[in-house]
Amino acid sequence: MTTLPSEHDHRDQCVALVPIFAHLDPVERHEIASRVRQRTYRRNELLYAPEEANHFLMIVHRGRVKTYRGTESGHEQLLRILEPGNFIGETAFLHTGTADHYALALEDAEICSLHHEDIREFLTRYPAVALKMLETMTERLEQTERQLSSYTGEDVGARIAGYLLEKAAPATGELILTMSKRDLASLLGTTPETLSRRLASFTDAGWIAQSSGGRICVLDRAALARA
Amino acid sequence: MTTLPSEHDHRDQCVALVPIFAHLDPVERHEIASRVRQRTYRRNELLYAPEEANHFLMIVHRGRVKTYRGTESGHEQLLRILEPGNFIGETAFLHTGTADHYALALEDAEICSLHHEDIREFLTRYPAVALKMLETMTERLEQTERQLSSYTGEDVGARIAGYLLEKAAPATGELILTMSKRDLASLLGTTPETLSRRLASFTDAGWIAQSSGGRICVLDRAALARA
DNA sequence: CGAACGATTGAACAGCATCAAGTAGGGTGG
DNA sequence: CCACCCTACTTGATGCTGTTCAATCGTTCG
Repeated sequence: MTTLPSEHDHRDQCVALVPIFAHLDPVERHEIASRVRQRTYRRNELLYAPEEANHFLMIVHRGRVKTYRGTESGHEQLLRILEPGNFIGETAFLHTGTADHYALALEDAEICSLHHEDIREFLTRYPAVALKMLETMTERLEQTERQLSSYTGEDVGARIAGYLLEKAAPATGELILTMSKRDLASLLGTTPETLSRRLASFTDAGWIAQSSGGRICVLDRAALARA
Repeated sequence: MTTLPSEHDHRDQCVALVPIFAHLDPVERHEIASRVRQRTYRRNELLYAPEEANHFLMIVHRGRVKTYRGTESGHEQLLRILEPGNFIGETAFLHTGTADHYALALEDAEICSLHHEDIREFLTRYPAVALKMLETMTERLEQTERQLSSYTGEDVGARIAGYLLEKAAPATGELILTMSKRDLASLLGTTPETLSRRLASFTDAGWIAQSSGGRICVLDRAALARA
């Protein structure tokens, strides 16, 4: 009596999607997939909150998830947006095992979870996966450090301009904001009001064009970079 | 013809000092130590600069090292201070292999380096070390994220107060600043002038006492926490 | 002993947050 | 199908925190 093939397929697919498992052969992937627990979260549902014990490495299979930190003053700092293939819950590696931030589904999302102990065992057995994971963590650390220095080194205008330049399609200069302006403001370390004003001034200057649905088109890259 | 015992001892000691290698048995440690290259850096000497290829994992054996990022506007953002036992150069795991920040010796320092390929091989052979390393990277990431949210969520006074409370000895409330006030200001995302002013106001309020040599004594923890 | 650097203090400006009001869009229920 | 509401976004006016520029002082090192 085996599990239904479709279910297998689904979980295998989830694992194959994740960069850190990508290079494994089908048999190894299947082994990991067999330990995966799946669950769907609704839009605006909390995956976990601070102080909560979390013993799972959570992989986003479908949908998007945001992690953020709520400071005691009520201020909310967005940390990052997870797309399919990204994972959270690295605290699972720590002995404390409690998160210090929130994780919330931005849309209906499917999450594949691996228990703390399972993942430790896998990493021990497949060191190549551990190396991949180290690479991923290193990249995230560098990205966070970049974000950190931009907060004190550049003014708000420059951070906004930098974000637009980073996200704009190389050819057309078009981009669509993948999050609310409220969230974007938080990510860039400012307020929705200031973000709105700066975008308006960029538009007035003819550097960008805004249309509905968060569509923005970068018209003058050089000018933005100078900002 | 073997290497001199003293040299072996020295390198073994260096390896034993590092938390991620701490749990290895002497034979394994020795194996790693045999691949370690040692070098001393002088005070104010640069370990590496951005854009520079860096294929080594560098472990601080003696002395202290600071990593910082120079933004294009000339502003300098201090990222962290490394104490003996800490390591940098995780970019070695990335395929790019180029750092995007500076590393500089604050004092004369002894650094043990492991080549990129050697460390990859060790991590493959000793997965437990890879796990330890993942734990370390996770902690650093969380710490950096905390730092990030404190920049936008708390005002300068609160960040300074938080630093003092964190570093003060639990019993006596005493602490000695381990870096220049210029560097501390940078770490806290402010300027030396503002730091100086806030510390002066804390002193006036009777919450702390300052003496020469960067010695500070926290007198009123509760008041500082409220700041 | 002088030079150079770090720390401190002072004064003025400015960027940005805050508060507040108004607008637009999208979903719900009558 | 329309009226309504709730949320997101925009725009406006004001105040404040913290940076910047500048001068002074202390101290450490050559």
